[in-house]
Amino acid sequence: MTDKATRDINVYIADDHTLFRKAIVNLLRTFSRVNEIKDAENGKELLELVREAPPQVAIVDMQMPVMDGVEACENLVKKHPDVKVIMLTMHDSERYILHMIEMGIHAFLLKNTDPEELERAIYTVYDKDFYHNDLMANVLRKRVREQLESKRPDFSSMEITDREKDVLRLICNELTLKEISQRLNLSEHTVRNHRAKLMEKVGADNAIGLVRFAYESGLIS
Amino acid sequence: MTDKATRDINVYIADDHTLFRKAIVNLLRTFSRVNEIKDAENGKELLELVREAPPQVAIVDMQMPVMDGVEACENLVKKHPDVKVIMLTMHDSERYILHMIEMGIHAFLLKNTDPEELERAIYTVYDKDFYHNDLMANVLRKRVREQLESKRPDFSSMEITDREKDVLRLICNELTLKEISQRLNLSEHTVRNHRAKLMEKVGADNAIGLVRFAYESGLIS
DNA sequence: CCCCGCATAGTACAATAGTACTATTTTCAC
DNA sequence: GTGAAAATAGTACTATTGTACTATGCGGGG
Repeated sequence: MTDKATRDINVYIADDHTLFRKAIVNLLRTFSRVNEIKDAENGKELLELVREAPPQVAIVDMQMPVMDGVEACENLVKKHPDVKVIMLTMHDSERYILHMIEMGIHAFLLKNTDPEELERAIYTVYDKDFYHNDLMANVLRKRVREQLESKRPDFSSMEITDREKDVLRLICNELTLKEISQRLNLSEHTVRNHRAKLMEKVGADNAIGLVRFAYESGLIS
Repeated sequence: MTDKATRDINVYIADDHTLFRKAIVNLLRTFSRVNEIKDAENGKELLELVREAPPQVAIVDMQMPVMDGVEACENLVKKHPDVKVIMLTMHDSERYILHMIEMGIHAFLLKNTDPEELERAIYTVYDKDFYHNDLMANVLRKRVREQLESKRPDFSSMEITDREKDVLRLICNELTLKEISQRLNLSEHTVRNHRAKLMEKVGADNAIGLVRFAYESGLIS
């Protein structure tokens, strides 16, 4: 830890917004340990640069045209496992962060983090492989707990009523509200209420979430 | 957030080693926001104290006679969900840490952490529910990736294109057309087309059918 | 007996999904 | 470089879902 001030890290950045990208390039120049810097407009360009000469760290925007960050990272971690990847994003979408972690991303930063954190992240992924912030940790924690929930297909604790199960099964069979109401000799409104209650109970945003719940709890297979 | 220096946190500690326990009690006294402090020799004693008057934070040693930290925590998080639990341990055994996280522990500290980190942990679990350190984050990350390995699906099936798979994945994550189009930097119309094509290919009447296909073909677990 | 959860049914509206096409550009294999 | 498949984007419309409430009858447990 004595002489880390040597410029030992090459950093490439991919972002489709030129202004932002160039600003980052300038920022990177001020980081004491950053050596060579290259920038790309999209994932494809980045991959070409990496193929020519792999850097130590790649900073990738998640939203990009041509080849977005997700796709670019998939290639990167597969073909260049030595390159540490820092993903930038505007939204802190949990699901996507998880996907990235599964893929083997090395850090995840919101675009509004301060320069100090970016610098810290670069050094940390290079020195210790992974940079963890609260953003990542929270997603991971949640996930592990969710996994546990789904481990026990605990239907009873979910307190889904029999009627709700009827409705859920039919929803999973691609029936519409109208069809379900006819099948069960109910008003369409009633079925709608059951479905709404189900969504509330399992924490789903739409019927898709209900189907996933049905699969993961073992109601259907 | 102005006057956090008020003593607003009651902390209980359970550890069977008297010397260590009393040392911690003394240490806690020096923390500016810690108010009342009680200590217990084992998990059973701790639970009695908590039943009488729940604290804001409980610090629990993992290894204890009579009722160890694991058992004590199980009771604690179940019966007193408002009490934030900080687990102390000597070994950084991954298995235990994971188990604790699944149980809903709020922080995990090695016994050789410095006093500053303990203080920080207490305030963080109280203010923000969870205190994440590298110890926890690394275990979580590893776990999530292992999980992924074990369920690598055979996805060569069907003539679903890559782009369609992207869309399908997002559909399964309960995203709407609009959200998907934003995520992939596409027009909403394009996403709509991909979805329609998917439905045609797998013979689904609606998005529900797509989700079922995704599950049954192993695209998602 | 009374309360509560469940099942039932409703109104009204906003948002999203789904259908049915056409059309241009990109990509890739031959 | 031609042709086919894929990806992109569009118009225009209907159907369905999703949200946010209110309300009634029924049956079982305290």
